[in-house]
Amino acid sequence: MEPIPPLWLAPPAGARTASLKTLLTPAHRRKLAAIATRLELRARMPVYQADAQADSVFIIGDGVIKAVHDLPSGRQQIVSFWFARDVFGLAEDGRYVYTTIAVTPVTVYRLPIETLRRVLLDDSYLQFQFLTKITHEFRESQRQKLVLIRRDAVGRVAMFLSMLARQQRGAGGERAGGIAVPMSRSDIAAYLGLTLEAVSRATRRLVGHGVIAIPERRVVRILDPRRFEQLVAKI
Amino acid sequence: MEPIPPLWLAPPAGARTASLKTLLTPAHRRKLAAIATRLELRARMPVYQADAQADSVFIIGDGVIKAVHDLPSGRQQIVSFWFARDVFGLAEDGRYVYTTIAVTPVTVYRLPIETLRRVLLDDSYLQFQFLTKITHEFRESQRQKLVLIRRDAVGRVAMFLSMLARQQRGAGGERAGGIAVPMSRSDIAAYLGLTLEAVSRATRRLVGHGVIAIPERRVVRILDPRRFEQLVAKI
DNA sequence: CGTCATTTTGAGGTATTTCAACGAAGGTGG
DNA sequence: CCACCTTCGTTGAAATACCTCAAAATGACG
Repeated sequence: MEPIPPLWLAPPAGARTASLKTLLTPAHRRKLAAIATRLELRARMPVYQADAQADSVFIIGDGVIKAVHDLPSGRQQIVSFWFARDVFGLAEDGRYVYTTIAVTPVTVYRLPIETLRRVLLDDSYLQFQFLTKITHEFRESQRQKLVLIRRDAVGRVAMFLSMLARQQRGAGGERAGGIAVPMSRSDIAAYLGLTLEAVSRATRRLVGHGVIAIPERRVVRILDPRRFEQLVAKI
Repeated sequence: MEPIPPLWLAPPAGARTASLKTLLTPAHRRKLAAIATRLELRARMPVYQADAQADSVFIIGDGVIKAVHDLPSGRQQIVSFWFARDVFGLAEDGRYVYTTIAVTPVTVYRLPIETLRRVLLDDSYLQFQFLTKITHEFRESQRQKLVLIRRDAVGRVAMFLSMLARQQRGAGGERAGGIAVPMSRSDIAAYLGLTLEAVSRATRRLVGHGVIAIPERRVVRILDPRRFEQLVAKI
């Protein structure tokens, strides 16, 4: 509908590892852009609710989004964080599975599911890019399970930071300042299956041991990559 | 190459929920069969090793397979169990990510990755079925994260059993005898991020409270579905 | 500068891990 | 067919780590 700037899978500015298979041609990008609607959401705004009729798939242009699973007790677990260029909103039996909420201000592109289906069926190469992307996210989900299997809070937090670092490396955002941590402690806790306090203590312990530093709010810098990697791999 | 019986996504005999979108036409099945090689593996045999050159994708005809992540300490975590009709062996940068081992005797179909790619690019509908399948597995992986977020051993084990039940329901194997649990306690432990002892104790507690029974080795029957579901959903 | 949200710190309770030992089941070879 | 052995499963007791409850400190924002 409207002209859309660098859409999904466009080479991120300054990306180190521009894996060819994740690049779309300009023609393909135009094709997706043509069926997409851009949405701007402020932090804390929901994109859709769990169990709602699923009529669209979304691609993140910029920002961070969380998928939330509500428990009967009112507590909520975070199933996943999605970042720029991630696809989310894949439905199950025509309904969304998790409630999805903006963590930071975000730009998302909304693709009507039926239109997308037609476009993908019509363009086998574009569909293959899509398949590749979903496969990536699938693998990432598998990797995240390894984080959750760990029992120790310090290890989980270290792996979480490592995950963020890799995500930002892949997106070309190898920020000199350190790793951006856009989410709150309690979001991290809800994601790692720990309490907020446990996350805080684990973080503090990492700082205390000189493994990381927190130069500013929501930024982490690895001071001792060697020990940090040990913590990530350990056990 | 060789004629292959009911291949991937064929309607499982007696399936209750034969969701249309997961069904392949006979023509499509033949297409996949034509490029597949059948392998028979005994329990404990590896399918491939982590980091090995990835030249094939696999589809399980029958049996159970586990994907294993080896830790420096020699311990190993189980990232995933794969069942009949599941696809596995999706590579990252041309290499397999996890070591994959048969849990039971299995039949797997091996599809050379390049050939598969050609076939999928050539047949947009077949590729869409494939995309749908991977999306399913992706979602299942997300759901498994919810199991791992839980802290209590009893809850994790209950959710694990619930997962097995759903898997078998989907595969049309609503066995009157109960839920088949093809893997050992230590496999379950390595999957749930618990110790073998904790899994044993949790199971025993479920039996002790009359929630489940173990009529025979590797079979679990739900005695009290109400309380069982409470345990699964709880917290 | 006051208020609210976030983060940190403290102390006790509880669950799982660890370490150790025993019992049961299945497979192999004589 | 039985003995032997390996794997699997169960149970016990102490140590550890996280959770819970509580409160203070820090940072963001009007």
